[in-house]
Amino acid sequence: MRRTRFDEWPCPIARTTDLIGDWWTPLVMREAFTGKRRFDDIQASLDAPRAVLTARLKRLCDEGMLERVAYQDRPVRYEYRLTPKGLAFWDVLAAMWRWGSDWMWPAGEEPPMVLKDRESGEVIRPVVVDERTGERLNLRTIRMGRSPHSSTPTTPSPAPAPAD
Amino acid sequence: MRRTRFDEWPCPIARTTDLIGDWWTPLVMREAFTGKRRFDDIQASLDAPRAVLTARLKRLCDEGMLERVAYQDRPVRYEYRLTPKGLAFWDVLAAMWRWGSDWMWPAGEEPPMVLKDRESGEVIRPVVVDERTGERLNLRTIRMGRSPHSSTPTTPSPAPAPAD
DNA sequence: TCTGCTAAGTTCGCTCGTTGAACCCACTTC
DNA sequence: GAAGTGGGTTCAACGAGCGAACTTAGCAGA
Repeated sequence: MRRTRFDEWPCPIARTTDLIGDWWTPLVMREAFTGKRRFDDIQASLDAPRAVLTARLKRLCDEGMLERVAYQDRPVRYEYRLTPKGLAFWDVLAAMWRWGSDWMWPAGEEPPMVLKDRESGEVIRPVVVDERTGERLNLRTIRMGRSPHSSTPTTPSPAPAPAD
Repeated sequence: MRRTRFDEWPCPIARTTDLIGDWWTPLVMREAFTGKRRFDDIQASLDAPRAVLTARLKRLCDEGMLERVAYQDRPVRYEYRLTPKGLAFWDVLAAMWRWGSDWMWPAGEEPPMVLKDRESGEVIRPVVVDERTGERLNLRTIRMGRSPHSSTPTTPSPAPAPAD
């Protein structure tokens, strides 16, 4: 009776949920983006249980979001580096940042942290737009549908039985 | 020894993680966006355990993302409707959709689902941009920093002891 | 009246995942 | 030779997720 897995479901949200539904995982990625690369640094700054952090880093490596690289021998020590897939994940964190900033503080309070441009000092507010038009997504007309290229018979939810 | 809570941490990513780190929650929101409002519809289309779904819907209502509304009396039956906060959450799902589409299928395969405009039929590809410039976020210069307006002494991680 | 159906849950016993604390090991430095 | 460092592993306790069965209030048909 383990936790239901979503990582083979035909929906991109489901597969992403499977990843970030692991407790601590988005925060581990956040630390990676702030430049932390070493086990003890990440562990100390999050105060996460060491065993959990080990499991999360392993999963993120298996997924190809981080890479475990030896930065010295004798004794061998490893650090974790963002791969292109990991770097691309910043967009998801940015959307979470924006929504969290807008909605997760009680009225009258503001989040004590912002995103800034290091050079100009400007506050950066991420938004999600349609790549083609540059406009915000229109919830009234957007729809989730079958890809024109895919012929896989599919519903958004339970995975079709995995190939045997 | 319950799961470490992030919902009082001073970081927007942490608070959002606390919410969507609950297994099934983003998928419940996805169903809400496809127009599903009733317990049994959501349950059937996700095939989620009923007890878990009850807990998730309760949390989402407590957070103000869904609203539980009676749609008939005798017998009284409830449905769940997206609130403005819930509607705004679409941006997070869209970012997950895009990243999942780009990175969670093996090379050569493509996700069987896409986002489309209902009217034009165009495929929609969400991107995260800087609201001010309309350009994609530049990872090399972006920084997480203290808000200019906030004087709360703060690190991104462990919450300051909650006010007593 | 009796049976069955519907919608929206609740209950229960079973596992699995998370937690905190302690321990481990290969080196290096004092 | 004692202590420190970095990157883990081990363990018991407990909470969360699982599937299946049960509940409750009303309606509909025989």
